[in-house]
Amino acid sequence: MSFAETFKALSDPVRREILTLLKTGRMSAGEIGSHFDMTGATVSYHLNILKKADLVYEEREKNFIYYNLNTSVVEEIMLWLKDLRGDNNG
Amino acid sequence: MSFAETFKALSDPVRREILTLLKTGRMSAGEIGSHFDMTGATVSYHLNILKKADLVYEEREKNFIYYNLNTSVVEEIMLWLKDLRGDNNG
DNA sequence: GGGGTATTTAGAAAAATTTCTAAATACCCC
DNA sequence: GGGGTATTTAGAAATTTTTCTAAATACCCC
Repeated sequence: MSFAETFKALSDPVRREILTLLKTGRMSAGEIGSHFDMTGATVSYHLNILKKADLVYEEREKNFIYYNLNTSVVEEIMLWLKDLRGDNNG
Repeated sequence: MSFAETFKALSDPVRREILTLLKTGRMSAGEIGSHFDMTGATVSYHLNILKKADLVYEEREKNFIYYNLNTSVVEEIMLWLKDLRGDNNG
């Protein structure tokens, strides 16, 4: 939701890797988990942080929960960074 | 230095505010500190994290240490984000 | 409904971060 | 050199984050 939450969410390497995984399309929680050497509970914890930060959203289907990248919040962060470096050009 | 370090550095609100302060130009450690309700030691801790992340660099003059924003690392972060959202357009 | 798979929640332990106080370093200028 | 200001370093306390295990929830399909 908040801007600060988004930056916090992006600060963890596991969460950034999750976002990278989602670049190519949605993925179930279990599938995401299989890319990491940690329990499903821990992956769920990270997904929840990404969700609260609005960096991902979920779609429930059958017995699965699929996670999707939400790029609109990524845009917001880019705007903040652009402003920081001086938004002339680019 | 590392990419992960930069994101971590950006994840703290105090440090983001420091960067915003530096947008208009360099500022001494003491001047930066006067904008916050915390001890100089704590401000120094945050400045050190920003420095390690290459987000700022320092210039020593007389009895002061001036901090400057380093925008080139900001660019790197923007590239990562651009790639994440799909770098078509923008 | 009941067994089964997928995922989350709760609670606790371990690890990392943020903050403070006190002391140390650095450099100025007389 | 010595007193003075600016800043950092060291070490400890408080807080937050990350992770795990165990249990709970959710939903499927026979």
